[in-house]
Amino acid sequence: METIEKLTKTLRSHGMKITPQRLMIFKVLENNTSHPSAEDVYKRVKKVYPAVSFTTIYKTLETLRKLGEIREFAIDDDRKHYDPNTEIHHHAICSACKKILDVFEDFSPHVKLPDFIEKDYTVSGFQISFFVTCKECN
Amino acid sequence: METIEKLTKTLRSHGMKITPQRLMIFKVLENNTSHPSAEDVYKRVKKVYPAVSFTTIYKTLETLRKLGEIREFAIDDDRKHYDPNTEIHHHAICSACKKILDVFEDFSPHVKLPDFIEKDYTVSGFQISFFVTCKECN
DNA sequence: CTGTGTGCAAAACGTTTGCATGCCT
DNA sequence: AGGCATGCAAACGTTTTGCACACAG
Repeated sequence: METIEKLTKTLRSHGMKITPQRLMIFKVLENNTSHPSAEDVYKRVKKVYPAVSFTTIYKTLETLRKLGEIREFAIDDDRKHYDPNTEIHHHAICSACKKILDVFEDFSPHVKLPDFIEKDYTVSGFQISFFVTCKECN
Repeated sequence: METIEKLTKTLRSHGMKITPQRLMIFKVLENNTSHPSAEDVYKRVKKVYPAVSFTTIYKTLETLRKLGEIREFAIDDDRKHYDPNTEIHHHAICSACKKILDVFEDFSPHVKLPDFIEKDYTVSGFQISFFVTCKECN
């Protein structure tokens, strides 16, 4: 995700409007490495704007996703999570507490599909999920 | 997943019963590399046993999962998928048609968490998702 | 002023459970 | 006969939509 200023310009250039709710959503997402669900974002925005609705959060997240500003991903089975960091990176998830850690190491030199598969498929990228147990849960 | 015969013995040894519905579920899962959802399994079983209920499929899949005979995983955002192949392997998913291809290459010599992370985490494994477009969708 | 965004309520969807009945062992 | 499995229906939690009103541009 870009800075709030850039994001604002991007939305405006698409004929979209900037509202206080949206600005607050941007603020919650900025530099957020907690991989929040829509509900998580909702709770944080609600602290500042108690009248905000889940629908607004949901629709704005969907807007940001369509613009490519955030990424939606399925890592635990219960709900969808969002990641404002759209750069390629990997995740380590604690099977006990479900916390997700970002892993920025570049594995691309060593990870590629076997040739006989790559022949028939266009590969746009890959993502590694490490299954771990964190210090606190150990 | 083991052969149907072995699976039958395993269930029996746990005091569980073998029913025609279950046998059909086993049959659908055996050598199945399509990564079906519960609904997918339901549809296939229903062709042979039109009276079968989704609940039965659901509960049996859950039983098999607890026994470690199949694996549940989240790769697309919409529903859970099951994989009767519980050996370590990776997946390539077509972003257009959502079909999932198994990738059996062993990347473990090259893929590990950075030392400073590994210090605090116990790693039980990793899984790579390749994002691809398949020949048909290209 | 126009059209997008908001918020409520309800629908849709997949997953899960309670319970009475059925059937495997 | 006993106990696990089945199937119905309903509960559940999350995601998604329709619509009237609000407000940013």
